[in-house]
Amino acid sequence: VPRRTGPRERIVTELQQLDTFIAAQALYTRLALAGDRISMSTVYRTLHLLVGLGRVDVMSDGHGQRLYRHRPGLTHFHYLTCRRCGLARAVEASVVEDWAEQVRAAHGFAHLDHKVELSGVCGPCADETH
Amino acid sequence: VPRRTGPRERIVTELQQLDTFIAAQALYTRLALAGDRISMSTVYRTLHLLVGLGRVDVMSDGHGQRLYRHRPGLTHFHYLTCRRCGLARAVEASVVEDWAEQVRAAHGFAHLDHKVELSGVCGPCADETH
DNA sequence: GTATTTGCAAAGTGTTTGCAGAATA
DNA sequence: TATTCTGCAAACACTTTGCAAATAC
Repeated sequence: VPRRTGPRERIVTELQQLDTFIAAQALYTRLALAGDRISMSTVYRTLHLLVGLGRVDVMSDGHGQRLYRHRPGLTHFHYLTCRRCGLARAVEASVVEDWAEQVRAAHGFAHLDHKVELSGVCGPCADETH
Repeated sequence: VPRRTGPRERIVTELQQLDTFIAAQALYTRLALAGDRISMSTVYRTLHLLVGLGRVDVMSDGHGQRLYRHRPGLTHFHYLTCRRCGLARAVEASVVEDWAEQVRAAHGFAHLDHKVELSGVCGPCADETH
């Protein structure tokens, strides 16, 4: 049974205030700037815990770093992220889920899992380019 | 202009013989076992080069390690991989490409890029579980 | 002959772990 | 009080880099 502690509460709160994915290190820095002296170990351990509990989603940034984000709801999500500002919107993806199931059946696979990531440049960020 | 060298040829050949994603380290080991004493640096540098040339696809294994695979054709691919044996089949995904375009338009994003990964247990591997 | 590539060893990243003291239930 | 959590520093795993010798063109 996980305990309710100061560091954990602050980490969760900080994550919930973001609508972006964030690296463990960046999260650590934000907390530090906010005056919370929480160690990297605790940040990593807490993120692990939250991922395990399904309260946080992870994605890899393609350069060996993992990014975390508070999960906006109770189920599995897919995100559309802005490469410029980091904004990450959860998107409806039943089309993909259905397609995945068909592919699974067609190839005789079992226990299918899927991952979908969309990234681009959001409207506001695109406008800033003049 | 990239040069045609022994180490590079052997790396490409080895990758082409696999229908799975493989880690740089594992590739290095395979080459060593085959009698090719190619340094880790060269393996990494060559993989980078090939990715840049679009001849190799990369994915992250979710634990901070990158996996590489010879790209079976000229364009962008999506794979269905077996978590048990590593087999990675390229799959048709126009449904997903279309869906991605719709999501892009609906959210006012530009320059959309997407990544789709399917993983499961292939037929043969599932049969082995009794 | 010139520019590129290689191997080596060292340095860099991001993440995990052992342990003793602090905190929670 | 019994267990879980924290911070610290050291350990890790994977990847990148500087440099001099080797190689391709």
